[in-house]
Amino acid sequence: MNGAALLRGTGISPVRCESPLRSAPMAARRRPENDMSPETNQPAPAKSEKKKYPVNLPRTAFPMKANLVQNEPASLRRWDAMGLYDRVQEAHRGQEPYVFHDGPPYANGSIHLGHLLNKCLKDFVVRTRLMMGRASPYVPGWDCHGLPIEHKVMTELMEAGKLDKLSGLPEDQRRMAVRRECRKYAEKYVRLQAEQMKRLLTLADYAHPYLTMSPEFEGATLEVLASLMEQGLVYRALKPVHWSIANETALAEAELEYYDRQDTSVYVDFEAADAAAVYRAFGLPEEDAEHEGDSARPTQTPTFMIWTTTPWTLPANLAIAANPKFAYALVRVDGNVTVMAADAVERVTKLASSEDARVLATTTGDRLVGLRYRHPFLGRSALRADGGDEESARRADLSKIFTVVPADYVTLGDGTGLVHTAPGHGTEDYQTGQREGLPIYCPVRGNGTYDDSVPAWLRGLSIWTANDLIVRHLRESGHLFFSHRFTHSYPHDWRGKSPVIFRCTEQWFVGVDKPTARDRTSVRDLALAAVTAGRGLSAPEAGETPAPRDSVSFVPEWGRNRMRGMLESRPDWCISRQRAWGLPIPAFFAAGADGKEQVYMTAASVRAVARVVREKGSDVWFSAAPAELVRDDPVVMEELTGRSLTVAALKKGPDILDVWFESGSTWNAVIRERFGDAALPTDLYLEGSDQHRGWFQSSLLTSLGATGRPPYRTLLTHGFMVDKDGRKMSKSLGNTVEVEDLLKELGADVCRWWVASLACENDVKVDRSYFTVAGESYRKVRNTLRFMLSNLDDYPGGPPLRDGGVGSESRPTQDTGAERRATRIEAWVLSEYDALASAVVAAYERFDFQDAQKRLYDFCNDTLSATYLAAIKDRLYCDTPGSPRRRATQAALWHLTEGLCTLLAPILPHTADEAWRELHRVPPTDQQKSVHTLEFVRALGSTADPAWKTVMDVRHRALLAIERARGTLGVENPLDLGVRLPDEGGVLSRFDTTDLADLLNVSRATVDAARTEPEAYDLRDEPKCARSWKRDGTVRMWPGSDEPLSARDAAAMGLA
RNA sequence: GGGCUUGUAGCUCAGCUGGCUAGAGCGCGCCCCUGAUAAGGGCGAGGUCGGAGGUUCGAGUCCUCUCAGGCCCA
Repeated sequence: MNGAALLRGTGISPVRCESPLRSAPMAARRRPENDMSPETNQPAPAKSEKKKYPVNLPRTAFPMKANLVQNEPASLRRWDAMGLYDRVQEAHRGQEPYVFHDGPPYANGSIHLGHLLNKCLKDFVVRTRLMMGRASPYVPGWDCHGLPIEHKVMTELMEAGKLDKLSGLPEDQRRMAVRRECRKYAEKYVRLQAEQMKRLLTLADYAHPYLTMSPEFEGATLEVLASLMEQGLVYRALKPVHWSIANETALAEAELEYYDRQDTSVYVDFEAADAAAVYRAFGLPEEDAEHEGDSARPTQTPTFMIWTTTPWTLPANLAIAANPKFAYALVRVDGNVTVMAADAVERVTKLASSEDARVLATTTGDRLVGLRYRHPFLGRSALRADGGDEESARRADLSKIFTVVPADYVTLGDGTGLVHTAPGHGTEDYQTGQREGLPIYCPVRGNGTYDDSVPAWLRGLSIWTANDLIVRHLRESGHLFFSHRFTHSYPHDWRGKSPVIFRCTEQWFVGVDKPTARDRTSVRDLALAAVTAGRGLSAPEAGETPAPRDSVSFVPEWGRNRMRGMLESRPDWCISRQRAWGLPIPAFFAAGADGKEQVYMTAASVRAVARVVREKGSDVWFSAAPAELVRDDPVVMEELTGRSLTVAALKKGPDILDVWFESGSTWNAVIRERFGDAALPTDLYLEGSDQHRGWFQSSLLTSLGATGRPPYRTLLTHGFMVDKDGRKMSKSLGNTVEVEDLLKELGADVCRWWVASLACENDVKVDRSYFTVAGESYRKVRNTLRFMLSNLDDYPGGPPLRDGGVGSESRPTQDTGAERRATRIEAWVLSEYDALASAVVAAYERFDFQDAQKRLYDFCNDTLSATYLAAIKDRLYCDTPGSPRRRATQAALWHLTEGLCTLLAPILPHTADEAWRELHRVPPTDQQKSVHTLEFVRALGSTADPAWKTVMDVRHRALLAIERARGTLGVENPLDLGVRLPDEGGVLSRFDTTDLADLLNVSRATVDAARTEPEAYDLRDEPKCARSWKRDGTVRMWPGSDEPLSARDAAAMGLA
């Protein structure tokens, strides 16, 4: 005999005893933990005196206390054991797909409130689509590469004193060692986070997640890169980065530490190339050169005064930036005539202790734009065309060199309002240079010395040495207005603590304005078109024409503007990084026939390397020789020959890919790899609103570039977590709430219930107390379910017939007409369910979980608990157990319970399943049955009399009358009252007065056509039924009764 | 500083294209029930809609400015 049979033999059999004399016919069933009924199988003698007339008390094994913290893990194990995710996917195979795509969180740290919100919403989406009858996968993923992990690992290595040992290794080996540590770190947090996310009861393919560091993923990412190369979008160009001279390496912002440093601040006069033009810009008359009146033009050549704290960058100066909106002054000071911002004159001349500074004229910055100047020690010819990279050389507009250019970042806080601009040595300078078409000129080499493009007296010198030299040179040549030593905060290399500089290095870019080979349209234009077209509802109403195939819809709609704004202004995408922990950019370098180093990276070579990476992982880039990496790929061989290169001569490039490129390739590496081309574009990406610039955009750009189509149809965004006062949450402010604590104290269903209650399209206020409130409303729903289950305890097993809950067994008489049935209270509540179900499913459809949750809660709280369940208590407790009316009520309860379980299931996976299994009396040994394999119960198919609306309206007024009567008549218990109701609209008389009385929790209701308002009256003169406590006019003594009973109760007791 | 965005009862939120004595739930207060009981029910008191100005016969709902937040940039 197996365990299940044993259990069955001990009382789990669904046999029902329907003797009206036994108030607890299911006493033989499972012993509930906390039995709601005082009755037991063996009548307790002591109690039997008190309970002469027992009623059908509710009982259930479904406990009031959820004990989620203990019980949810058990549900998880059960779902795991039955392979719920796979089973559900299998069950929906063949249905219309709804492809949701999970964006990868970073594999670092524990999950926080942001993850809670994000993952629960995603789970809601997938579960609701499944239960709507769609095939909806959920492949969870993690972003594994990147600086934060590498930085953390490096710090740990440094603290452990292992870094120096690593530094001694050859570069490839050093990187391999670092990468090994990084991988271990990422794996650890993937495991941790996956457990935490499962604990949130999210239903996803945790057995097969995607990891951006897995070989297949890496290979598929490189294939995206290859596709972009095919389209001609990838190029190499110079870009300034933080550069550590000591380590000859680029540094990220996170690797900088700021220390005070003493430098020389210089104010330098740059001589105007065309004095007349300057004076014209200041509106000075041309003719009066001889008398220098206030409005007269000086005879000498004016200068532009710039300010810098890094004199060593002056050899790279290519322009002066002015703010077009500012006022600029022509100033006579210390015998010179110079230009600076009007608001800077006093400060600057005072600083230099100048006497007799006089403003000759003022003008606005926009009039200075385009004026030329002479560099203090460089001729324009000194700038060779190859001073920059190929890309910027192609774009360069040499006529802009040594001119005044506009820039709105120019401020008046420091300096002169005229900003020395060296595109090779600063981010803003670089951007200005890009915009103005200046070359990106960087005469400083990796070791911090000047190359040969500078004047002879600077060549080969360290920039730190050159600082003083340049100041002296300027002073001697008369260009220096003023200089002084000062101390400021300056970025240093976090490891060597040496000062860093901004220096241009060669980087890889994806050009957003380059025409694609496919159709000559740039990625930017494609993106703008995708984001602009097909504006409209994200969840089209029935009958509405669907949006064009490749347009993206936004939820909420304003995401469209936000995205468009960012796309319009975004610069080319720099996809290379100088780090170890990432996917190598498979570029090869080699000296060509002419001895010049060339870069070799083509679509074919990237694809060749991708094949190897797919097999062996990206570590192979560091461990294998170039020959192994390209494996004699015929196209590669041909290309090499064409360039007079040999495989043997190839050297591997050191850069890795921007992690955004990897996560931006998930549409290919995850969706297309697993589900094929047909799954693209996916239906939905769902992330925080910060991803408009992050993943949403990187995915869009790679997908449009590689395939010409966007990777998603809809973008759903949610806001951020802020504290109860609307401030951002941070550990340092101490206003955070830990997800782990919430799960430990409240359980996942309460957290999910809270998430579902949020208006999360904007910021979400969080406070520990809100979870307590959510817990309370959860309990309300739970208790409602429990009450219904407890009144189904003696209900004959198996789902009742779907006959609107008023099947044959429930009909009081055989000739009950449809109209009569439509006035039944069951008809009302079932049609309320239908309205609820369609509203809830519609809310789910448009991702409005808040609306769904609110409706579900209100239904439980108001429609059921306060109205319907309160009204039917009397018949459930006091009617003969197997009587038609009671069974009809139970049939309705059964359907309501099952329907509610399906509607609640996406939000409360544990509780809904627990209740559903209780409803179906699934024994604990049956691990297979679960509400999560079902679809929504969308309608119970009941038609209610439209006059129910009037009934409920009258009910509300009657309750007010009852409340008044309790005061005026001194009646405390409503059962001591009767109510006379108006025959409102002539419809109330259609209704059963017992139903009406029950809906008011009074003993008796009558409909009086003469009345206009409800009136309550005292019934205390009439006898009270000892069993039902009602005074319904039929109460009297019966043969065999010791106390008065109503006719119904007497019958139920077998006395009438 | 720029783009997008939020600000309605103590709390969380509804209020569509301008027209209501501004709604709901929770909480709170009073009361009932004690056969949903570490439950259930009834009634009630709380906002003039972040602030200022404007358009309009009429504005929480449109416009301008302003204050306080959030995300992303600079």
